[in-house]
Amino acid sequence: MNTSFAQRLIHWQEQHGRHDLPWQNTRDPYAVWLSEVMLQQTQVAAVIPYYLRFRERLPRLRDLAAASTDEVFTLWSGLGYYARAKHLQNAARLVVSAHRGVFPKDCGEILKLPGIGRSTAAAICVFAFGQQHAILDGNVKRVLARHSGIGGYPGQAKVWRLLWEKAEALLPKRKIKPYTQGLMDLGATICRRTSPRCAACPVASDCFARNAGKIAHYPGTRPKKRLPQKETTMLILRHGPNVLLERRPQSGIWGGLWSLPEACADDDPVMLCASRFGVQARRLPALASFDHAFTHFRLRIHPQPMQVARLSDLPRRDGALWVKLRDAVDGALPAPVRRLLHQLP
DNA sequence: GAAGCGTGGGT
DNA sequence: TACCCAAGCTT
Repeated sequence: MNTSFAQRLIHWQEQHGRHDLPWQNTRDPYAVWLSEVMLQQTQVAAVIPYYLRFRERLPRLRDLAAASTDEVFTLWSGLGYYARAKHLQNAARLVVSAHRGVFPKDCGEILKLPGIGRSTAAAICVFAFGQQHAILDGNVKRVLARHSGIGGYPGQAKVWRLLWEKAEALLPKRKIKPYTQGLMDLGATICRRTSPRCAACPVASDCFARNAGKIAHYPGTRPKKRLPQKETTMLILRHGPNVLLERRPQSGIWGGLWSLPEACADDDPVMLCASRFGVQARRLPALASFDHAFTHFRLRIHPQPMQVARLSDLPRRDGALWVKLRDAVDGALPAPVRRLLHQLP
């Protein structure tokens, strides 16, 4: 007779799980919260350097609340899903104003904070406070879908509800931290999306998908969609060591970040520089176009360098700024814009 | 319920 | 190459 799912998982985690990630071995809710938000839709390896830099620069919740939006965006630049950074800081300011700077312990209160949903709230409650709550991230969905034989795409409400029910039902009464960490570790290192290592899995003996020989059928895959193709020209206005950056609108892609001015295919770059920024510019040889893929569309970027003749009329447009190229690449830029600026002489 | 929101790694 | 999707949440 097998011991329980939870017991086997806990034992495996203690022997083979991850114990030295930068946000482990702490009960500081700020550290746990920051890591959980960074890890939303983002893999561990990508998060680690961002997390370390963020903690170094803004070590406490009050530092985050007091920081400028630009500094937070700069620390987040390259990590993606930038609304996370905005919500994170808004939540920090809320904790300061409404909770005297003390991160709430009640899961219902945590859930009210911006950028924190059901699974993130539960993870904070587990790792910071040792409370009994179920999480359901991509790893857990995959593990439970296979082990319990829950078919269908987890994005479907019915499948999602079944997975949550299973996650709640399997919770152990003790050792909630290694159990929760074990679910994620198992999903990340053993019960992988492709080529799972079932021989090393502590719960393989009663895994429905494995015993049915249908591992690849679980979890169900996302319905396919055609990605829209978009196009933009990015103007690289240069004057001496300076380049012109524009702040993007708060909503939409790259919301709140600094980026290059954009033009449509039928805009004349020279005219646009004059009308939008009040500068005389001439076209330099175009750089090679390249593609940037988002989750929901594909963007073809045409970089167009422009030589600005005089700075006599600096752009006084709101949200436009001359920055030294050397400094610009350290700012709050979208990843492809940073790469592009890095390549400039 | 569905769409919007980044980036990089794996295959 | 092209496609999948990862420690999801908000609107």
